[in-house]
Amino acid sequence: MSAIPIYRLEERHPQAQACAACEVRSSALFGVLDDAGLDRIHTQIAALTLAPDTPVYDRGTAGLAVYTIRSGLVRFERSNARGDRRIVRIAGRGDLIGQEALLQRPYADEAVACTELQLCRIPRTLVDQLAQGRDSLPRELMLRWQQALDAAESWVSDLSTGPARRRLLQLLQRLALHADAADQIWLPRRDEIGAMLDMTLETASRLVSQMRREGVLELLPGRSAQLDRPALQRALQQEDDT
Amino acid sequence: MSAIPIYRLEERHPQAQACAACEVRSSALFGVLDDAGLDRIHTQIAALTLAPDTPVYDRGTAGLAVYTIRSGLVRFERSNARGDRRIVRIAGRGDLIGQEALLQRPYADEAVACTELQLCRIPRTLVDQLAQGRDSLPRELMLRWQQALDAAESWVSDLSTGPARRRLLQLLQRLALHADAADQIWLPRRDEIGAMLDMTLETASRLVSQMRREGVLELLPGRSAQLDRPALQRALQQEDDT
DNA sequence: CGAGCCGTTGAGGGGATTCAAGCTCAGTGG
DNA sequence: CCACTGAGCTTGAATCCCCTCAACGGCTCG
Repeated sequence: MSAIPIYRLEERHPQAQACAACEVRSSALFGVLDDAGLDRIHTQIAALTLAPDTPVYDRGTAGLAVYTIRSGLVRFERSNARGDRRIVRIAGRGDLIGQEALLQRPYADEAVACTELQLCRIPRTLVDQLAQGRDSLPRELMLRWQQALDAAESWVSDLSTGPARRRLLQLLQRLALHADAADQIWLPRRDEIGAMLDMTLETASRLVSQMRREGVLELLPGRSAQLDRPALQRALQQEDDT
Repeated sequence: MSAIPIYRLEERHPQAQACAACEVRSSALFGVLDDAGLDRIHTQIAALTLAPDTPVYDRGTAGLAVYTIRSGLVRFERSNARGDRRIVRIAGRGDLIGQEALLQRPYADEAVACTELQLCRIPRTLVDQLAQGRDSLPRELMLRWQQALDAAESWVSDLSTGPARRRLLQLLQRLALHADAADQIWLPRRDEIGAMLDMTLETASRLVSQMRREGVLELLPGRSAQLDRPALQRALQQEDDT
């Protein structure tokens, strides 16, 4: 027989026992909570088990929960305009996934189980409750972090995928987001383009020249360039069908 | 003459005026603060201007501040074991950079000005003060976010850089982090390896076979494999010198 | 004016893709 | 029981894209 009094056994929700015994608890999100804290939250947390290749969540759907990985691997997938999907990250035991949900944002990737997967599902409202953020600074901070994460992941799926010409076009499109009033963009040195797109500076140079001949770009003195946005869009379009 | 009483003009710190007039204020980290709030913090915030190609901070140094970008572009660089550096992200106007500092962690990348750059330097202690986090949940959350960001950026610099063989070795090393007790790893399908490393499934297959012949891997039934860690380390080492 | 950085362009070779065929193996139904 | 099927993996041959090595021109700066 267990040493725990019988009324305690009955009183405690089965999930509370699971949480108290959880192997990843100390490294997990709520590791800082004590047993009493666990008692308050356990009823809202659900333990899930998923088979390999089943989705945890889909990109774009409204996120209502985050998940802690208790065992197994998860991969994050994105597909670009050309239609080919790219795996941009994996997460494993102890990692927290789907954090976009805390910002009431749609999930940024499709998350799929690699192996058999054991998860704890934590509703957004529960985290809100515990954070009790009257002051909105943490939220602002989290927003920044998520934006950085999103930028890093789309760097993989857009700028590190496919043939060199397409990667350069994607880069130009991204630089265009920071263009000034006259549609002038900052154009990196050729070796910097190489470091961004994983190509040699010669290849970068050839492609930039090609863009110039096609009228997408016009080089200006001082590391800047005039961009013809419609031409860029047309070129990108052409890359994406086929 | 201004409508502001002269004593107010003198009373207000010059930085407070700069903050109040800031063009990116509404989209910036402290956008939620009102004028009174600004009055409390302005003395600690410094406006900086950097020339192109000057570093904002270095990878690995202890972070004491975060920065808001008021104008210009910043690139984040990493160099891998082979010595070639890769740009893994860029940030622009309104973005917050160096958030690792809030967790008292070293900066994860080298941040360098692309263009002329205008920044606001915000000390970590100031953010702490405003967040007043006795409760450590926000910190835990931020930690998770930073881990995800770090994983995404090293995905670029490790798994999306260099020749196919090296990329696969890097992937194996990463999968080895999630190995079970007997050093068995989850081995993705060939097309999944392709989606991770941006190569065709045929190339992935050829390389996996090559690893098998070299004794780095032993294929096991059910999408798993036995890994010879020393052999893997040797193979990676060999890739990295030359 | 020579040195050095940056960019451009060419020639040749190599690594990855493309297209294709054949293999193993699990599941299915005659 | 076994042909049949389809998914996943492997391997070959030809092609092509990109890298490597190289030479050269414009430009700034000491």
